[in-house]
Amino acid sequence: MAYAEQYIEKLRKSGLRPTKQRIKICEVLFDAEKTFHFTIKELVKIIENQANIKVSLATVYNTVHAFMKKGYLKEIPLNASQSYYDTNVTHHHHFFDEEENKLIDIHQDDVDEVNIKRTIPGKKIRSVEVIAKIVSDNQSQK
Amino acid sequence: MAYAEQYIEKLRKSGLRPTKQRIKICEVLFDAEKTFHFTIKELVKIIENQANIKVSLATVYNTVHAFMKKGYLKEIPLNASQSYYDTNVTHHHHFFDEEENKLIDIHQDDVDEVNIKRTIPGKKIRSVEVIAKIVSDNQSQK
DNA sequence: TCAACAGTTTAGAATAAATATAATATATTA
DNA sequence: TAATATATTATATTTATTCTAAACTGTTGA
Ligand SMILES: [Mn+2]
Ligand SMILES: [Mn+2]
Ligand SMILES: [Zn+2]
Ligand SMILES: [Zn+2]
Repeated sequence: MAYAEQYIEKLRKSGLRPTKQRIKICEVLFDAEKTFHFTIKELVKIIENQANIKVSLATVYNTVHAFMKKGYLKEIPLNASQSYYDTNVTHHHHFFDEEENKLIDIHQDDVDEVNIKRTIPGKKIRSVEVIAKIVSDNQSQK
Repeated sequence: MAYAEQYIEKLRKSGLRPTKQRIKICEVLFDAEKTFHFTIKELVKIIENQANIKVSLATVYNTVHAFMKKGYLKEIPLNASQSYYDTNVTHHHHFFDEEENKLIDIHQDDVDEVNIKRTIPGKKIRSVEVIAKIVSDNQSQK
C-alpha cells in the first residue's frame, strides 16, 4: 500500500503517532475515490466491515478530532442529535435532503459568492457556509 | 396581561391546551422586546428566575417542539452537542461568534439572495441558510 | 355546575452521543 | 534493547434528549 506513507505523514502532522488503528482509520477516510460524509457510528461500522482489526470508539473519536483540528476533516452542523463529518475539506456548501437524511455537496463554483453587507466591529469572517434544505418536488407537471 | 390571549391562540394553533406552564413558556419566548436565541437549558433557567411556577424539563421540550412544528420557533444547527433555538422565525441568516459562542442575526436584506446554480432532480429547495463564523480581527491597523 | 374524559405535568428512568479514566500495550529514541 | 512517552481499550461518566406512567388539570356537555 503506497498510501501508507501519506497516512503516516497526515498522522504525524496531526500530532499523532502512526499506529495500526489510526492507519486503518486513514484508509477508510482518505483512500476513498470520493470524499464523503459520515457519522462516528457509520465510520466505526465501515472499519469493522472492511478490517479484521478492532478499533475502540475512544480512538475513533480522538483521531477524528485531531484531524478536524488540523483541517483534514470538517464538521457539518446539521442537527443536534449527532455530528456529521466531511472528508471534503475544500470550501463548499451543502444540500441537505430532509427526507433521506443525506448531505450532498454543492461545489463552491455552483454558488455565487455570498455577499454579507453587515459587519461586526472587531470581528472578521472566518468562513461562510450555505445549507439548502431540499424536499421532494411533488409539483404536478403543467 | 393583554398578551395572554395571543399566547392562548398560539398554543391552540399548535394543538396545545393553554395551561399555566405553557403560558409561562410563551411569556418568556414571545413577550420579549426582541427575538433571541436560546438552548433548552437557558430557557429553563429564565423561567425559573422570573416565575414562581415550576415547569418540568419534559414540558419545556414538548412545548418547544410543538412550536417548532407549527413554525413559531426555529432550530439553528450549530454543533451537535446541544440544540439552539430562535424566536426569530423570519427568513434570516446568522453570524456565529466562535469565541463567545453567540449567535447574531443577519437580516435577510443584509445578504444578497444566495444563487445556487445546481439542482437535484425531483427535489426542490425548501430553505437556504447562511452561517458565517466570525472571530476577533486582530489585524494591526495600517 | 360538575362529572367524565381527554389531555397535561411531572419525577424519574431510559437512551444515546460524547468524553473521561486508568490500566495495559505499543511506538519511539537513544 | 531499555527507558520513556504515547496510545488503546474497556469501562465509567456526563449530558442532552426522549420516554413512561401515575397523578393532575382543562374542557365540555348534560
Ligand atoms: Mn434536532
Ligand atoms: Mn447527546
Ligand atoms: Zn460536503
Ligand atoms: Zn436568529
